[in-house]
Amino acid sequence: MSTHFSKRDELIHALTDQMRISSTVTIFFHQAIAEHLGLNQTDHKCLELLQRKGAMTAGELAEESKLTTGAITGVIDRLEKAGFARRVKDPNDRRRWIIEIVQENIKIIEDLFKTFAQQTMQLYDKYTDEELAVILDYVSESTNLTVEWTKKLREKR
Amino acid sequence: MSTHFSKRDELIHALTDQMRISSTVTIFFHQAIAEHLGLNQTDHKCLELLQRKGAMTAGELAEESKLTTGAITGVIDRLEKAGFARRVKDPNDRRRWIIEIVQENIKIIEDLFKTFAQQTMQLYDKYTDEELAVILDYVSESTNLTVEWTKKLREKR
DNA sequence: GAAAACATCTTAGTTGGTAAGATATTTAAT
DNA sequence: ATTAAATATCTTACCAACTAAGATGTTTTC
Repeated sequence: MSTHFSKRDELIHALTDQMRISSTVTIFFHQAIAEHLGLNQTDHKCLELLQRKGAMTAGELAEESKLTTGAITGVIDRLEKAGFARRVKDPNDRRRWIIEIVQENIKIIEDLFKTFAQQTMQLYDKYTDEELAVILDYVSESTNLTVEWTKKLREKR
Repeated sequence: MSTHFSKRDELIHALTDQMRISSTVTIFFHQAIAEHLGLNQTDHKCLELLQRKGAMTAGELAEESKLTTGAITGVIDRLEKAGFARRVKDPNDRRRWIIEIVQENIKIIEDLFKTFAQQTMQLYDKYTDEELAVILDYVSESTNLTVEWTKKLREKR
């Protein structure tokens, strides 16, 4: 009774392994970015949310980041002090503060990512259009799965 | 003067976007796993290091996780209390504690990931061997890049 | 066998989080 | 129009987990 693994099994095994490594590496990477910017991880995550989703109120930021409003007050204080974001009173509802990014000061971050993007471009050169399409499909689908699992885990307690 | 984007440009743009989303989603996922296990993120990260790299001394764990030895003492205390790891005196050097995983109690985590792995298998069905090889290559290469960038960021300060 | 090196733990102080409630503003009800 | 309820953010008191520095116990070196 010999255990035989097909080439496909081996591919799948290697990919599973590599995805796990990729997760861990990603987490360390984001930690390193935050440190580089002189921010803690939470503050950096909130800054990214603001970059990706655009200006929003303090309450929305709390909801998106899964932090309490009390914690968000501190986050915004620190981001404001670092010059990356600022509070603007909502003219229509003066209870609300809208938190927006300070474009001039965010340039450092954008330049950083531009360098990274350039190196990634070189990686893309390796692949044909068809291959890139497969990669995109896989990354999208596996991200969808991860989102699903995250929801399930949160529901379970 | 019209800006024209080729199909390839669009693919690359979409992939860049998707990779960024994937990072964020991964971070939330790991947060959810930790919560599910009743651990904080730091403790969970250390547990993963032990799973991936095998048993190691408290000092090695501190180095791998970029925590101080003081913090690691707390991490190990909590992992031990939760039953996921234990301290074993190094018989050759009694200054050292070797931290090892408690296999019986780690099963919960393995079962959790087995479920995830099964669902991922269905995703793999979509792809040919050749396509899986391309995906594996891309994930490996982009992980390597991320590792490189992480190092660079840490060196720079 | 004494000094230096080493591995881990302990302690004191700091940071960033939550929960609960204070303050200010808007919306809804009569 | 006034009052009550709802809403948005901030403040406060408290707690968990981190760092830095040094204490403790063990090994290595000379």
